[in-house]
Amino acid sequence: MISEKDKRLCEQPLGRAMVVITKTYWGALSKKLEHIGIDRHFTTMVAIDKAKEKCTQQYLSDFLNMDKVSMVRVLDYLVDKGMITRGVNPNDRREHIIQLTLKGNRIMPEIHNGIAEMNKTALNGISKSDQGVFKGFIEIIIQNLKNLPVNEIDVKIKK
Amino acid sequence: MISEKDKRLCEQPLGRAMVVITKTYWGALSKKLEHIGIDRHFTTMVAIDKAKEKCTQQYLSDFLNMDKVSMVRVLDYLVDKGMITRGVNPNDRREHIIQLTLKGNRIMPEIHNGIAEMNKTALNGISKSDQGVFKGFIEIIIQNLKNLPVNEIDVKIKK
DNA sequence: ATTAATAGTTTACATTGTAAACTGTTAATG
DNA sequence: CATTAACAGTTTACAATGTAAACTATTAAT
Repeated sequence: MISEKDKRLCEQPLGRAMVVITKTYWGALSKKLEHIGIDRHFTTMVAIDKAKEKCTQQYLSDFLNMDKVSMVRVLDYLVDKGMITRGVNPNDRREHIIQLTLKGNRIMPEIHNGIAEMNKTALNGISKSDQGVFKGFIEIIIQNLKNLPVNEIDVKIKK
Repeated sequence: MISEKDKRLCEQPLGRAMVVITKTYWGALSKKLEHIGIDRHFTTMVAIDKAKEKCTQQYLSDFLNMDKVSMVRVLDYLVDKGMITRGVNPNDRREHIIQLTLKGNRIMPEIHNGIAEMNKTALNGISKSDQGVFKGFIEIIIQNLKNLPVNEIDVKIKK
């Protein structure tokens, strides 16, 4: 069932397996959702949909760990596809408030379903309680990596 | 310990957590190994170093799931940095055999150590036996995602 | 009133993935 | 043996993405 190549993969850097999962996951989700009118930036759509606070570009950048330049491009794409609007906040005219359009709202169930199905597919064969264990591991790993002194080194080296 | 943002992250698509881990992992490894003369393509170096079979570009592309154009660029980079040589195979002059140079060989221990340390850091706080469990989950997920009919869809849609 | 900080945009550049056309070499076919 | 197909690798072109710097417009701080 598991190929020799996949076995070797598991002997490689942890990050390699993550790359493989990441690319396959998003590639498959993109295919699955192609018909709804966008083929990427689903998490941005979810973030906008689920945003409790005032949804500015800054908020989205922070929430999604994305630099603001990329954020501008992502939102340009979503505006172009007719999924969101960018409105100036009258209370602070520097800010742009991002909101889903009707069209954007209409596809959200499909996005949520697509993601839920992808997660289900990916975790197929792992019991519910083991899935909880797995998510716990993921949380720990993210914390461990966040605590690395990457930024300090960044400042010191500065290319 | 775990921020609100990180908690929300875990409620998002599985792929999102993977993206975060992937980017952080490779960013940190790149920093850690910056002094050895290259700042990426460590897995390619490992693949060349560990290759049991005749190490052609085709072999590496297959092994690392990388298209051959990108492979050319990666190897251009590594040749430029003096880490590998590209030699024509006299038995089949179409093939190029990739080998580590002395310099390339000399940095391999640092790469292996760096990867081992990164893995250790990432998995810090997870017991050895749980690490085995975690790797098992990863294997299952990779298998589950590989079995998705992405390619069939690919053929049907073909943009 | 002036200066600093903030939100967002634009430009420029490097990296990476993908598709198509290409060269050179080997294998398969009649 | 000659022609054709298959293969390994390269080049070109283009789109997506990340990052840095300079920029506009607006608000906050002094």
